[in-house]
Amino acid sequence: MKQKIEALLQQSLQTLVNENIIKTLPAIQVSRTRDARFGDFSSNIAMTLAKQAAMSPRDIAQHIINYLPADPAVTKAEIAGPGFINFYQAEARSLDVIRQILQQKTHYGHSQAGGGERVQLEFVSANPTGPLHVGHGRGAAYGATLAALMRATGYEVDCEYYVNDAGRQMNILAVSIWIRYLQSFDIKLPFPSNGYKSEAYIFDIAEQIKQAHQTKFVQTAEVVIQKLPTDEAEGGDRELYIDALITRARELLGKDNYQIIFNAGLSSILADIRQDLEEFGVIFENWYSEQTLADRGLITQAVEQLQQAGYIEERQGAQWFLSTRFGDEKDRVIIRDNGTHTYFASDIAYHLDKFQRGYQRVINIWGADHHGYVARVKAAISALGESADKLTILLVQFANLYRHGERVPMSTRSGSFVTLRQLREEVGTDAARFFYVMRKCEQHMDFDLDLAKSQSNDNPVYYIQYAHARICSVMTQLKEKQLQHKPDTGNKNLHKLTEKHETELMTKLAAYPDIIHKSACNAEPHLLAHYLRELANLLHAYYNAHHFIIEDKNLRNARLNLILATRQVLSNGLTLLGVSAPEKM
RNA sequence: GCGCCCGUAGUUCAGCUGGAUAGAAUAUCGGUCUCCGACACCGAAGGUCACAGGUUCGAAUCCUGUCGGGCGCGCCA
Repeated sequence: MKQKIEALLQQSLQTLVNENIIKTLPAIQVSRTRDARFGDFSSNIAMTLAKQAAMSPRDIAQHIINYLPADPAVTKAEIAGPGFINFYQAEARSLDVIRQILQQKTHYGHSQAGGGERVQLEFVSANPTGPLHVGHGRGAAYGATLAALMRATGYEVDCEYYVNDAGRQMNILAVSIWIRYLQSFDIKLPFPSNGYKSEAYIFDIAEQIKQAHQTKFVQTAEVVIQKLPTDEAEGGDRELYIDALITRARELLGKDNYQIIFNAGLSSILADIRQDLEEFGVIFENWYSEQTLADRGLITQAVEQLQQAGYIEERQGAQWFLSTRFGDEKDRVIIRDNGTHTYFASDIAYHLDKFQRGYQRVINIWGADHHGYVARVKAAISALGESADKLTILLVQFANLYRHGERVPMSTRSGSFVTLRQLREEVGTDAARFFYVMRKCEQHMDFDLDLAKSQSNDNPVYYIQYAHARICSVMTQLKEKQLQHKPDTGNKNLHKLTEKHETELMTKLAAYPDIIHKSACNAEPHLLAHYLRELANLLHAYYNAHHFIIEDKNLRNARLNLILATRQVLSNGLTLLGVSAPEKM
């Protein structure tokens, strides 16, 4: 309908150009009105033309309307306010929406706008050193919803989790497990200050290793700690100590045995993360290991490619990537003076590989604390000859949890570390998924745990789900009254739906495809969340004002068609958000 | 100090590629169940869109500055 009006305006404006009233064709904007007093659609075109035509906006608008071709879909076009042209659509158009929804069912609102473009969406990618916490939850919910929205609008999306299984943190994890393992044999060893000290799962993994391998990795305390530097607890440096301990572990255990402990930690934690996400309704097509980048020589390859392009310079024994050439604030080290590559180097290789795997668009969802990293990654992509525009980096702000009006502290140190799993257990997956995407992602968010848990109208999730359940309940009632719903009868009598509540509901239903499109294109799932609340509100208001199960068979079936169409859209929208649409509550 | 994000009703937030009287929810106050689920509906009240300039027919929206909050500025990951 929007396109239709744009086309009509286009024709009218062309005539005006031909008659030299205006010189150039401007971009035409038509939008749905936010108020029924302004008709169904509106354009500000006359106001944007006022200057070049040297006329008042209202005068231009009159000219435009005069030349507007007649169309059965448009019943009226009128000038309003400072010079808006408001369009009123024929009733048949809005009635048609109900038929469309009932026919297209779960596909209503979907489009082919993406044209099958291959998109990679990378998100969460938390270090596999422990369970996901509530901060990761927002990225997970946001990413999964964006993926669903993009799939609904014709993109081919792969979700990917980048597993940081090669860094120093992973070695710290392995050593932490090993020390706990040794301690379980009553070997008196101090736990490293910089290790994963209070994490319960470390004990569990150590115990599993003990069960599987018994004493295979046992060493005496003397051998383990001899000649190590002093740890922080004795006034030393925690970083130096843990690095020395890692080296010691490798020497004593040998490469293979060290790897067994390392892998036990990695696979156990990764399996936990994976299950956690699945229960949260977040599924990844790919789990991409950072370690394989090095194993396949891709990091060396990426560095060489930068070298050949002339963007590498040696300074003080290290290799620097000249990212300032591409707008970064400063150049970045990619190979240290000790010959090892930095995290940034593997990230360059990783992003290069994304493009080489054929993705036409690459989207990364990062925590907002990584924003300083955006420029250098884009710089690297440009330097490697790819277009940095193909990479979109979306930053998600932190969520603060509130319980009883008080902010829940969330540091690992304070011991009140809140995991995603704990959150799900407390408020449920539906509420968590909805609350996370209810806000714009660049907006700091206050997550009210009490509200998310409450089963009342305060809680938008229940409010929307209740609307869905209520419609289901009407259908149950219908059966109990020995009545049958006749969709065809309903469709033939849609013109009887003339109540204000009914036309408002239809207008809202018709807006759904636009909302999906906009949510997907702008990566703003919160638009859909808000839309669903508004739709539920109209349904509840309608329900309270009118009866559906009435004597008049024709009107009854028309009304049932309308509420079933509403149920369909509620269900479609909730599904995209990863929230269930229950039949009973 | 520099950079990025944010500042809208008591509170939590929409609205931001400039458009009509700045909207919801919640809290507060007042109504609505002999009637398909009151997990709902209807109404009232609540605003210097942080502040100050600028751009123009028009600014919550764009630009500049100030103030306030968050985050980032490693040969860490």
